[in-house]
Amino acid sequence: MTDTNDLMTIREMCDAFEVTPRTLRFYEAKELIFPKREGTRRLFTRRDRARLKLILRGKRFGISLENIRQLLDLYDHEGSGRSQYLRSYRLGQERLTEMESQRAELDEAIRDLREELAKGAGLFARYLDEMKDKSAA
Amino acid sequence: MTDTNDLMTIREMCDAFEVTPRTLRFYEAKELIFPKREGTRRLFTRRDRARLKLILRGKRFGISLENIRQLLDLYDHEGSGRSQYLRSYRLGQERLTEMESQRAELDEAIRDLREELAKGAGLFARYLDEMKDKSAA
DNA sequence: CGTTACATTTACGTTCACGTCAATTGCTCT
DNA sequence: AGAGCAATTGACGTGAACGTAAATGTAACG
Repeated sequence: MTDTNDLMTIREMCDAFEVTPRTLRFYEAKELIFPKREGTRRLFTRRDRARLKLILRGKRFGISLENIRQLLDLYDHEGSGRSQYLRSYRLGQERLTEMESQRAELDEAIRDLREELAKGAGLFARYLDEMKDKSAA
Repeated sequence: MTDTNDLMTIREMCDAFEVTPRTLRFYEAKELIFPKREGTRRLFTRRDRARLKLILRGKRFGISLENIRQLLDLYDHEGSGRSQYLRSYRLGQERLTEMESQRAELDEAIRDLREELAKGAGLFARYLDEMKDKSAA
């Protein structure tokens, strides 16, 4: 039903996600994604795209690929046993609290940075005043 | 006035920030911190501690040490010229918008993860019901 | 059917952020 | 003075996450 040309080539993937072919092959080798094959060529499915999106998101937060791999099992547990899923569920819970504390830290960092920039803006204002005085003289 | 034993040894620093001596020496080599010397030994100042705090915070968000080094100039521009400061000011602005968008992504990631965990909880509930049926049989 | 244009595999290279080990050096305690 | 213990420097090692080069395959085009 929702056909949208479900399969994408490696180049289409690279353009869509701004990664290199090497990266996609590397992720496949690490079992983070599982493209099908048309002969020797890779064909990436909707599932691969969903996983890749999560992978790149995780990377932005400094999560290692290995940890990301384990987290992916939470979102997408094709053919993984119940106990496997239970493990990844717990892991997901832990990761959630970590992310929440990271969010708190990020908020603090943003507040601090805003403050510093405000101070800096004050400095510039004074510099500009000095400049005006000079050009007026 | 605010004496609080301003200088700390490398061991005190390691204990306080949960890093290894190697890390502190590495950061010094990379010019992220500038401990004084008592003979050959390092003595870390209040300034070093402030910088180290920011360094570790930055690392949590996946910022590279080199980028962190440049950002530090914004918070602490000892003996750096005006144009240097202007550069780091702009850099700080850019970083702020990046952090804000990172925050948005993080919020989304947290929402998604919560949702997945909720789904998982539903699954477990059903499993538990099955277990109950079995033990009842 | 030859050449152009990608894709694949294999394997070695690279950068970052430290770890680890060895060889001093410098107190400090007895 | 000698023994012990922490700190320092220098050098090499390591794991993660790819980059890069070489050889090979294959699909399409004129």
